[in-house]
Amino acid sequence: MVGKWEDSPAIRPYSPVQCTYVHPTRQRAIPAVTGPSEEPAWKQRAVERSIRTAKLRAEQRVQRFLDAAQAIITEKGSTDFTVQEVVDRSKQSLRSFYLQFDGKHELLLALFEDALSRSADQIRAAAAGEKKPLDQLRVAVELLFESSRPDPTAQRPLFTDFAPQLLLTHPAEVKVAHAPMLALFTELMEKVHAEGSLREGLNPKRMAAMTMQTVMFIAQSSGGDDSTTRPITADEVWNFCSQGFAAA
Amino acid sequence: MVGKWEDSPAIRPYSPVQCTYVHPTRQRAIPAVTGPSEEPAWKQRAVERSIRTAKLRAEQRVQRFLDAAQAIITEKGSTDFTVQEVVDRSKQSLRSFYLQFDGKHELLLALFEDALSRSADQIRAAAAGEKKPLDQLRVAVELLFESSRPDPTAQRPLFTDFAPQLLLTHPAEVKVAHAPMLALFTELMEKVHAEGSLREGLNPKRMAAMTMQTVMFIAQSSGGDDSTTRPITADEVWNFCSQGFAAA
DNA sequence: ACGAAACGAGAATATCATTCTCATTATGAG
DNA sequence: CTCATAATGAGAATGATATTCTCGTTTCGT
Repeated sequence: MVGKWEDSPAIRPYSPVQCTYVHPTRQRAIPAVTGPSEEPAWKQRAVERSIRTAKLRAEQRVQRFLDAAQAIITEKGSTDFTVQEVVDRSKQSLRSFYLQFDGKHELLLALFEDALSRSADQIRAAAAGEKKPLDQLRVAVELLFESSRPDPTAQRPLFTDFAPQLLLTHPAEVKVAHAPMLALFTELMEKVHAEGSLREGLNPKRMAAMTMQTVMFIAQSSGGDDSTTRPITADEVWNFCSQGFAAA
Repeated sequence: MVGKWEDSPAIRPYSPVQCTYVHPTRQRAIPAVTGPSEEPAWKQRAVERSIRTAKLRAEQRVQRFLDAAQAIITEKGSTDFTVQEVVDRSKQSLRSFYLQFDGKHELLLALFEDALSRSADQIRAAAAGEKKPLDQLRVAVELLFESSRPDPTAQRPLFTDFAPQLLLTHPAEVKVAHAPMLALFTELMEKVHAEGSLREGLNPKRMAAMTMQTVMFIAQSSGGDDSTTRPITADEVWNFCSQGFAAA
């Protein structure tokens, strides 16, 4: 977990204006490409310096909110916290919160996107341990499955819990959040395709999308299983996705 | 953050103990199986007559709420209505609402369960038009897929939209609501199994569950597709479920 | 050091679900 | 038919939260 204390040195740029989360690796320098005819360069530089520090501070504050939320979630093992809790925990103010985030949903999206992105990285790393593309994909499916189930005990679960909420209210953003994981599955699926292990006439991108969604959603609903039936396993899901149910 | 709707006295005509909605048409006569040794028969009969009419009225009122909710949902094409809207629309009172239902979630479950149950019937009927078990299953998958997508135009959509919400708060009840559809898929899958069209060593029940969930969930998330990629089709889903992506 | 922008505290709003109060009405026994 | 009682309706009250607003205070850049 990334839980830190008040002065988290971690720097994560968020663009407060457009409410759009910007992934660290995608961070650009600064706008700066204003028409050179308009303003003298020195003024631009001055403004830029001003803005840079302001931005830094803003980033720190955003990070404090994220860390606080993260901490609360892992602490109470549930994703239903109130904005007030996060504000208190981060020792900031409501006003600040709403200056940084467009609303609670954006905080959730940020956490979700971050978690998914990290998971994608971890899974990619783990998959790299396998030689054959099909095995890489299998490992990815199994890991995604494990980290997608509503895990009461797990350390760093994907926050697939609140994805459903967001899916209703902000489907487009959720899709964006899924992007890194989808990218990973597309990579892997394309390698499978390249070595000819993909069934004839199938589009790797589309298979990647279906596989990912199947894995995530089945993990989720198989979690809260009552005792009557033993829950679905990662193995079964892999089998299902890769081979379907029909006999040859 | 206090336990909002935990336990309540079970005096409600609907969902008394287990919060399980009982569809009007499926309703049984009356309990009445009290030991005949206790009370004289005439008294029992009198009480029963009393109760029967009361029950009838209650059922009508419940149905009015359900109809109102249904109307509102199809009208505004969205599933987020307020209880007040339903109450106003049905020309009844809040008090009545909370006498009939344990809360909003129960209304949602009732609608959901009903919709799913009807759909299951329709799909079963449609599937019966096919001869080969595998074709029956294919038809079922395609129809379920179509009726599960967040359809803005459809007449009688499955309200799979609010399933996610409920999945978080009342997973057990959602599972109950899924039961009729799952039963259908299990039937069909077992026929497929019987004729030997199921892959070696697979459990038809588990395949049915995975297939159903895959179809429903993929339908849902493929719906809100942005224009960049053409949405997934029923055909693709059938292909995916039945054959997976791996080459032979 | 000064003025402007940023910030914090927390009161004020707004939206809903859920409960509660009270007056009215329908029911059914006698 | 009449009365006591239980059911019902209208709608105010409550409670939990998210979101916005107000107003001093702090901080920053110059």
